[in-house]
Amino acid sequence: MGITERREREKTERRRAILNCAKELIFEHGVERIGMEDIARKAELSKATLYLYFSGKEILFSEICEESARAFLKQFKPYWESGLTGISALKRFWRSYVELFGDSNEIVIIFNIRNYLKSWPNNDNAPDVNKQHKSHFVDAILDSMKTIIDQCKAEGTFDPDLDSALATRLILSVFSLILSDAVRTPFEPKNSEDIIREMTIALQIMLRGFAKEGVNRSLLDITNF
Amino acid sequence: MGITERREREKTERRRAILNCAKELIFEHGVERIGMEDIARKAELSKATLYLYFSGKEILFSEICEESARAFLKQFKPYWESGLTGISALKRFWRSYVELFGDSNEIVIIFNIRNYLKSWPNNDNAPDVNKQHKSHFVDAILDSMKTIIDQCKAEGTFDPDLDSALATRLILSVFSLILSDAVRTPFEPKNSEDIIREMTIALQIMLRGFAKEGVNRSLLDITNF
Amino acid sequence: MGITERREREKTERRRAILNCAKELIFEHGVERIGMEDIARKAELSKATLYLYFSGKEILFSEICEESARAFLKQFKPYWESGLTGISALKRFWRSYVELFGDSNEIVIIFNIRNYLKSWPNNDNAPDVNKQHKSHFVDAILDSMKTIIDQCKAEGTFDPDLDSALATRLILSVFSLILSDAVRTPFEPKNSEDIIREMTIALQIMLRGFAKEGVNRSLLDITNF
Amino acid sequence: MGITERREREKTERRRAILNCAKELIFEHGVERIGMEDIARKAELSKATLYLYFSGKEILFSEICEESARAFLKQFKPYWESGLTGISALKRFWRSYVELFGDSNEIVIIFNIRNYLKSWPNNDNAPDVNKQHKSHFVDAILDSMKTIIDQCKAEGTFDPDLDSALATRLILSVFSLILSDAVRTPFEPKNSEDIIREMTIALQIMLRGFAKEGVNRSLLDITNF
DNA sequence: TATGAATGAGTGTTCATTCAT
DNA sequence: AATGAATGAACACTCATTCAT
Repeated sequence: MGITERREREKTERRRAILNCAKELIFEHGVERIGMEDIARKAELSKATLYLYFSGKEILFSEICEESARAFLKQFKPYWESGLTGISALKRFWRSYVELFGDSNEIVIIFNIRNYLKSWPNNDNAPDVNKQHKSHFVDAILDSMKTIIDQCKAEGTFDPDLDSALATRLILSVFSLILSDAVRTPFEPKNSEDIIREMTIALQIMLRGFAKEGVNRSLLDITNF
Repeated sequence: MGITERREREKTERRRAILNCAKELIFEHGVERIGMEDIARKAELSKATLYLYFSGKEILFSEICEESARAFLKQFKPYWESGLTGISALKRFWRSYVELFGDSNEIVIIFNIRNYLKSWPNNDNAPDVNKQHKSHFVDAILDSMKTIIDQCKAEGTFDPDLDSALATRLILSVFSLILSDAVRTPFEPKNSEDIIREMTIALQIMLRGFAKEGVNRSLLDITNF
Repeated sequence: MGITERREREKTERRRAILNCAKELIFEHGVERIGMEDIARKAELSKATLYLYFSGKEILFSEICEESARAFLKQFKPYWESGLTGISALKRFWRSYVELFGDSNEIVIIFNIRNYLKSWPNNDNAPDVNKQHKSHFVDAILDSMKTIIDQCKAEGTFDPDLDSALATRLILSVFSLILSDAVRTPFEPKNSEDIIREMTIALQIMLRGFAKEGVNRSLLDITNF
Repeated sequence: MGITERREREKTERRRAILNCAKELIFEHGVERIGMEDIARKAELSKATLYLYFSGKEILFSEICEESARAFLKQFKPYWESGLTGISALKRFWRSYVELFGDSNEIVIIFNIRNYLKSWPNNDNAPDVNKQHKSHFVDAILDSMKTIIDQCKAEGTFDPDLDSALATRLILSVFSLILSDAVRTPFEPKNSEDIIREMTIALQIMLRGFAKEGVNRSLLDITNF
């Protein structure tokens, strides 16, 4: 009986191992430059074996995003739903983010992939499932963020004229480029600590920009949980 | 004697023609999706001829960035050097930006390319010149921006603790993603007017975030030249 | 001025050379077993070059069929339209066939490919052009055949109850298998003379089977032009 | 002791089950389109298990042909050996054929496979057994047919100049293509009744073609047992 | 006996770049 | 100066077959 379980576990582990190899490669060389061949070699598997675990390159990559997004949501959701104020939720959001990704390069990779996948041609004849699933969880994170921003507006912390959707995208874009820049200079790869520090500063700046005129800055301090 | 000059002029014109074709294609389909073949066809030249004018795809693309950056600097530099305050320079910077790119899709293309080129493999055996030249003028713009931000800090408009380099990159990143997003949705392509509007809002938010505590927001208003 | 012509001619010759290489390979090993790689090697070209002349494997293959079918129609059509009786047309049809393919392995290959292409998955998202063009000329030959059979029925040579469409397919199938069998035994490859002889006998038998009861066999003799 | 027998029986049953699954798939999608994977899935077995029962894809497929051929011979042989005239034997042959395959899709599949297998590379280093066994029983059917045709010739029903081997192949080819055509159009799959009807007509035509000049057509009527 | 997992050897196709003319 | 023609190296993906358990 234990056999099936072990099998199951091993399979999951392999999946994870493959994903990890892919992540490392992505972090080292960038998404655009790695192929199934490379991942296979790194994972010490044959290309064909990869296809036993992931039905295609796109799936493999998006799985990485999903995985992390899932982990993030799992960590963040409970707090969020417990009746926090907008700004507290935002802090909690950031805290979850830091706790989860602060000491790994995960987040670098996620954004890398996300941008990469977006640039792909739309397989119009691909199964619809793909399109729906494409970034279900990643988008959920963005949705959370937008909801929080709306709440901040409602509570008078943020400028009521602020366009929440735009604001969300701004944060995303800032993080995205910080990460991209970090990855793009392979000679002196910034460690995640540095990245997180930059992100924190950036987010802090954005929040000040979002804030309603007159709101005290200490209220917006995301480093003060 | 006039012959050599005419030759020279014709050569320059061809270069421009090619660059323009490339730009149009990039705007229509995105950098990742167009190849030398496409550019050649559009320019009504052979692929081989392209290589007479540009030593490679990378050079061709980066040339587009350079060209625009050059134009921008040319327009902006005079004002900047004439003793403006930091915040005025910033407004002037933005004004130049809008005047130059506000009614064309130039800027979309530039950022598109910039992101694209960054993702390229580093040809370690390529002549060093390439690396240095890679984005000489684009970087000059960023340098200007950074200097202005420094000035704003010095003049007490911006938070003295602000990291100018980071701030510059933030602005760049925000613009970059606004543009990327705009391009990525080819079905309902935003026109440059919309893009500029979003950028203005975003920049405004950033500036508020950059500002020293207590600085009056009206001072930061970039729409009020 | 002659240059463009020469170029044009050379290009056509290359196309032909490639097609011929493909044909030889198909004759020697069968359609299913040869790939673009093989054709390229035989033609002493790179795989990529093949794609300069043919946009894909399917196109390359169907081109072979079309080419022959075109040649056949060109040879046969004039006679056919000049008011022959059905049975004379049939003889003429056969004569054209023999004259054109009697001393080459062309026809073996055509049927080989035809069957092969039929077995391909239908690219439902392929450009519609493909579907229409797929076997325009080959089908024209079959149409001719069917029309002739109809005429023979009308003229009282063939059994009025004969299903012309079925009859056409029967002839096709007989030819097809004679050819397939010929190819499938690579150890003692029958030469085209033998093939044609078998085909003649087979066609003769079919015609007798098609004939209206009582029609004199000498009338049906296709060897007697 | 009974255990070994049961084992044996179960093994045979499994073999049968696998063959049946393969048949269904072949009928639905065509030989070229199905792989070991598909058969395994349908049989609710693992791919590896298939190899316990059949040493390879080729063997599995040819086994299907053999099985049916065996069944046919079993049904037909007794009649044939009981001193029928050639033409009666031919009718009996056809009757057996219809009785056995007339209400199933068996025969479609057999010819499908047969054509498919013929197109395979000759494994020159494969054990010779393979080559010999390849279509032992199917060939036995063809031999029967040839013998009958010879008898018809001897009895004056068929043209004495008729090449029996060729005639046999003709019949085969006609059946083969009727079946192929039937399978190739998966949208409106002809049922076996239609197929048998077409085959009957075709065979009737062939027989007329085979007949000695002057033989009365009613004698050749295969629908009149 | 049965199988999950693995793979080698392919498939067709693309594209930036080069070179003879 | 211009180009048609050619290509190498890469790409994602497939499948019959094997083997440890």
